[in-house]
Amino acid sequence: MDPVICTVDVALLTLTAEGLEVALLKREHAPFKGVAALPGGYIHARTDVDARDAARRVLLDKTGIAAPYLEQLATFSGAARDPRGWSISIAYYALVPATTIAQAERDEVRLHSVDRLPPLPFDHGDIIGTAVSRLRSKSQYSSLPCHLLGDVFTLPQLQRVYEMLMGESINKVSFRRKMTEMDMLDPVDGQFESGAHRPAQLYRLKPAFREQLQLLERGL
Amino acid sequence: MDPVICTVDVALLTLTAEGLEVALLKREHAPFKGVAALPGGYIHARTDVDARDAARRVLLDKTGIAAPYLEQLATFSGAARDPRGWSISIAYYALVPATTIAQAERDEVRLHSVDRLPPLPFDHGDIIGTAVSRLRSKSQYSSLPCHLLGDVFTLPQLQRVYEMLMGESINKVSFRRKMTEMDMLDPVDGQFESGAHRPAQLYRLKPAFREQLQLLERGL
DNA sequence: ACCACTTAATTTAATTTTGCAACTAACTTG
DNA sequence: CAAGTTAGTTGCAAAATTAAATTAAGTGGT
Repeated sequence: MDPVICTVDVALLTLTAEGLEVALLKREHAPFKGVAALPGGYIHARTDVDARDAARRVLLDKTGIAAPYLEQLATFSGAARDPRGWSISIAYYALVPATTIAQAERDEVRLHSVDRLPPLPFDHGDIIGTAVSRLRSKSQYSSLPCHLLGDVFTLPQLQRVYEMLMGESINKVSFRRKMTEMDMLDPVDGQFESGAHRPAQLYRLKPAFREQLQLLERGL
Repeated sequence: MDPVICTVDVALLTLTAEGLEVALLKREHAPFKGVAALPGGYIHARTDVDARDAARRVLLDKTGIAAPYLEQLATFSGAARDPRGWSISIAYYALVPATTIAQAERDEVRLHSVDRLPPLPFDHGDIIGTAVSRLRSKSQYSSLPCHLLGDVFTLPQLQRVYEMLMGESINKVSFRRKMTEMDMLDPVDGQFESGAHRPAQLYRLKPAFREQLQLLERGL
């Protein structure tokens, strides 16, 4: 049984005015010390229940962010990806509203547009690319984009999120029909949004879909 | 860096008259010696290029089947899944036509309906469940089911495969329109199928889609 | 040779889904 | 209170999907 380096990496994604961004941190140790990279680390078999638990721990330790939407992405492995030897990275992706990263108040955490990434160590570029593809793909037919918004949000806000992810504008009526069909939102009554115009109804993701995605039969 | 047991497991799926079936083998070594389980084994860091390479090797060694459609499924991990200690299984799923398993002539390889599985070691039940869900899900909007048929096949055969996977009958006209839209089949001309009725046109999957899936914009 | 039967494939018509445009509603600001 | 802006709804046309009917191509029995 040959020794294998076992790690987890997390692509923490968020949506800002700049578009889709990923959180990177300067590495504290060799190899690639000082280079911006995904938050990641060794699996601690003594304390981690499983890889998901390790990913959650690493994300909390390195970014101060707890319990966002976290899903396994894929496992990257091989002899060539790490100079220390044959290694495995079980990669996860996490989605948070941009405000969560600001509230974490960790200056080490820097957001980078996924379209303008610095040179990255290991195969972190591939991991981010895979995470972005997965997010964009699942946005076509699921409730996933909700996790990029805060606790409550309006339908026009949600539509803008879907549009940014899919890269195309969606018909307002169709969008609303689909959201009704998905049946994943609870109206938060009595509350509205401010501005010099008609306020919009606020909604909250139904509790059943905080961890589990709701899928759409025929896409947006 | 705590030691972690690194393995790969392969859910080899095929479609027979009985429905969707998975290949199981009696384990040769402890733990669970003699119990039917998925083909799997340790990663050989000395010789395997990456986990996919390990999965291909394990599948060939244990079942005699080479180079089918093989895709990473998910990684199963944790302290509880293997009595030997904290372990990882990078699980893959493979699709082959039923004939390929017959031709392999390995009596150890036994097909089991995915709906009537024997008690399984480790979390192999979860792995198979995840593989079946993934196959059924991707069958809704991709060329994946083609890999359950042989080199050449007719559209009615392919439609029956899609219908068995999705568990519902599909409108013939819609199905043909979608297949045209996918643009993944080459007609094999001059050849037809026999029987006491009108023979059907034979097709072959275009070479570009033997490894890569073709996706459908809005599902079947 | 021709008729009954079976499955393949296409055509036509009915139904459902989607997308646009116009409309109403609710707010702020001058 | 009029003008401007965004939210949300309604009605209808266009497009896509499904169902039904029709045509095509074979086998086998009489």
